[in-house]
Amino acid sequence: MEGLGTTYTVSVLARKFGLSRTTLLYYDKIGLLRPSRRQENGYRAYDAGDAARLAQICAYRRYGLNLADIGRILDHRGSDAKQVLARRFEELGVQIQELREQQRQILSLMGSEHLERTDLVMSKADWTALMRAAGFSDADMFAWHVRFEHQAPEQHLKFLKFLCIPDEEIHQIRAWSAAGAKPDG
Amino acid sequence: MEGLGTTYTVSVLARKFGLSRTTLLYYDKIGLLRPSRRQENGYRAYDAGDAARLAQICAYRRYGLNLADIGRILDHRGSDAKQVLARRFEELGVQIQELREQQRQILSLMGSEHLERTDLVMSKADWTALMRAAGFSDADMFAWHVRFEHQAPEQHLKFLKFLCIPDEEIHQIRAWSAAGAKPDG
DNA sequence: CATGAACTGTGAAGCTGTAGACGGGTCAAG
DNA sequence: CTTGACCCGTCTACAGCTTCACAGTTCATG
Repeated sequence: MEGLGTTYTVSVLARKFGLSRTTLLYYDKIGLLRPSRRQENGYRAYDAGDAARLAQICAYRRYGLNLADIGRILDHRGSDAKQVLARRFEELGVQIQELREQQRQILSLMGSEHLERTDLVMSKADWTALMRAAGFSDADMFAWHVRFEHQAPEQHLKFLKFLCIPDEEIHQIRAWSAAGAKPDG
Repeated sequence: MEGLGTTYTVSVLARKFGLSRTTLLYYDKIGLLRPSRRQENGYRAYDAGDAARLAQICAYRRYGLNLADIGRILDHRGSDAKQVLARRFEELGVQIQELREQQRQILSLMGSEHLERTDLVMSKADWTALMRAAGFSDADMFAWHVRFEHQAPEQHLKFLKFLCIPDEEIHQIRAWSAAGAKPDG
């Protein structure tokens, strides 16, 4: 206030955004967020504009963008936000797949008996129980898989991974889904 | 070879396991995998035992364990593999949630129009179309959500996030699912 | 005016797991 | 003996901070 606008010191601004002081010092060092002014004693003086920029930075961080990308977007240095976010979105898809893969690996190693009552994953058994309770017969579920596989194979795969089904079994399910016929047994 | 058993140099062993030479050098430095012998010229000489240990390391890495944990497990320093893997499993669940959250944030910011035909996520519309095609009426889906919410609320939440539904909508769906009655409109 | 707490500044190092550069050794071909 | 293609070990860099060390400042209290 006081006519010249609000200013913040590092720690105050950091607290305002739930960051640590050193994080802001780091942002300063790499040029992502420089305080527009310094006090006579050399202390950093951030103004409302700086705070607004920091708000943007935090927002983009929430999407998981790295600081370099954020810098490019904010300074309009050839990077368009939409394009960067779209790229990040795809990256996230890949990462999620990887982590889920690790989860399934662990699961298939330990078997669910050792992960006592995890509640963390939806298992195939849980899912089919739910569907059966909703009136789905085995035949219905089969038809549903077939349709799913034909309509959106990628998403079918994702869904099966979501259920933490082992690779081989996923492969089998997709195979008979694609063929439209379940093998004997 | 020559009767004293097979030995490998760094690069050879690295290639054998699809790792880079520097990775093995790093493992040596942190004490995770020390070659049991050195040649006269100072070159690292890994034997079959070392290779076996490396195989274990790679296996654990596939589950996403960090090197410190792997070291503790292999050297039996108070860490039991099952317990560490279980911990890692939960960690993975949290991380996946976070990444998916980022994905949903991006999606809700950009709207699906900008992510042209991504195929990367299953949308609510895709899902309901599939269920309708399988003979589910709106009322059936409603009942299904109610059952899901009561039977496994955590997993219901996960599933809704899997469909990349915005937070507020998830909240609403869960609210009426829990209540067992859909509000007007 | 001295003391201390609580702030500020700078700089350097550490973390994880890996990639790459650098200079030097090894070995066969010419 | 030299050239070239490899190999080796060591050192440095990356992200995105955090932690540490050390010094100067501000302000309230005694």
